[in-house]
Amino acid sequence: MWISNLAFFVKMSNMTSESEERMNSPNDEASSERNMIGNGTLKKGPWTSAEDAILVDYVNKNGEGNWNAVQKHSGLSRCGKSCRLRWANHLRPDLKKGAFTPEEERRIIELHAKMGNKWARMAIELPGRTDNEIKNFWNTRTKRRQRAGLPIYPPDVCLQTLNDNTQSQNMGTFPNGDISSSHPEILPNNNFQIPAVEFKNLGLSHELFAPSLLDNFLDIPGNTLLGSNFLFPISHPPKRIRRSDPYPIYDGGGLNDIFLYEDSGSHAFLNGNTSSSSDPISWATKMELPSLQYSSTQMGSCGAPSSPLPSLESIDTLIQSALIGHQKSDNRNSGLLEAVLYESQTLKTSNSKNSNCNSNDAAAACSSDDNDDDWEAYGDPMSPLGHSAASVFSEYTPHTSLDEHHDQSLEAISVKQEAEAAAAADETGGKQSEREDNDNDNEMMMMKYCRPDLLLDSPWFGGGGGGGGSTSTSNKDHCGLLIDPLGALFPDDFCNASNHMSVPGPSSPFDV
DNA sequence: AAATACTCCAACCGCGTCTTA
DNA sequence: ATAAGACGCGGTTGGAGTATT
Repeated sequence: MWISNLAFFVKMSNMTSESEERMNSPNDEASSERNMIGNGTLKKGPWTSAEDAILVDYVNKNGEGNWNAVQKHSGLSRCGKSCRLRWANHLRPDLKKGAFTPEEERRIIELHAKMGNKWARMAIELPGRTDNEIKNFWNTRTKRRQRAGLPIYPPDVCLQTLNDNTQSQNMGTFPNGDISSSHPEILPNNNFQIPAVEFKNLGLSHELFAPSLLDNFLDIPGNTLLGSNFLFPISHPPKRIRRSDPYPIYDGGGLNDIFLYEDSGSHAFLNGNTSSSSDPISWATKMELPSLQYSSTQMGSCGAPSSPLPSLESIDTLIQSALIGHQKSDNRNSGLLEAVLYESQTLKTSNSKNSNCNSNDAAAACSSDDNDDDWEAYGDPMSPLGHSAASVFSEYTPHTSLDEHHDQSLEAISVKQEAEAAAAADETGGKQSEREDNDNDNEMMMMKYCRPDLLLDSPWFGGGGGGGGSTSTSNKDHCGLLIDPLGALFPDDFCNASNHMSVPGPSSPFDV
């Protein structure tokens, strides 16, 4: 028994990372003594090689699962939870060790733009990688880029996500096949309601909504948002992956069909019971509490979460906050209004900071960020609300004619940033004003397309920047303010959406 | 060379969901 | 219907390694 175990463990050990080998250092025994809890029945801290071998042997004989039995039957002084984690993160034979490849890194960024902090779901799309690995990578990367003054998401990710979304919407089908026949309830049934959802994600607090408007918003997700979730290859597989299929690998197809329809826990409307206007309260209370869980390390330069709101979770959040109010003071999933207010105060500061990648710090950081590909050097339009353009537009935006604008703008920014990067190497001081003057128009155009928060801050919306917009405009004025710029973005759809929405006057979210 | 700061990541913890009796 | 146990997820922490002063 032990021979086979050891043989297997040798294989496993060869797969372990250097850091793990460090942790399984010769003084394991001493540290294990220190880590004994209470009467010594359970141990915490780093795993030793012997413990790994025992666990591997146990799993080989008994399979995964039933982790609490491991401690009983194997002699390991570890709780089942710890055993499961050790197996999943280090001992699984299908684990891929070593640094992330550039392809994997890019995939993670794309997935994060779509999913947010759904590490386990992201791990499903990255075979051989664990949620913990991905999470650590993301947190590390985020910190690094924030230190560097770089935005989190590169614009091409925004555009790609947008294009994916647009293509899927144009096709009128879902990636894994047409589901409309079997599940017509999840398709948009009328009107263009998506822009309303966008505005929710722009941090519109329930305090700003009249109930009727909120009801309108609550009308939305069961249909429209679900559709938007289908736009992505793996939208929301079940939160739990059961033992029968411990580590399913996304095959580009069928899983979605299974996952999306069988998940009746986290998102109630997935089970087809979501009539668009039926009892939103009970619907909401059945739903999983939002798990946005932004850590301080993910706060963007504006002090707001840098993570985009994942599609369904964002709706969860809104509903929860709208219906329950600020019950939860936890800053991990609240504070949208605060973010809006804070954003308005810090927007200009952050803009100048973000756009000045050629400042001393940023330039140094850009050059030191070795793992980042060239594409990451692009400025990344990220909403201070934590909604990157990728998330906001990709998840909720109907077809637009934005692509050509993006192409032009992106090109302009690319040229600009290349020039800035070159200039940063030469310049030691702040001699950027002339160049910034020349490039400002292009950059702001891009920023406003990619950052709805800037749209709100722009004169279009009566925001700051000397736009002089009224904050007490009538409904008609609101429509005017909105439809003009957004009409440019959503030439056909937005007017319909705006007409559909019953925007209250003084309490309109656009008065923010 | 030593001290300090910073980075990375394995492991832990709390909580939510699901299953089962 | 419900309580208990099992499991999974995401955030956080602690410590070792590395870089900087």
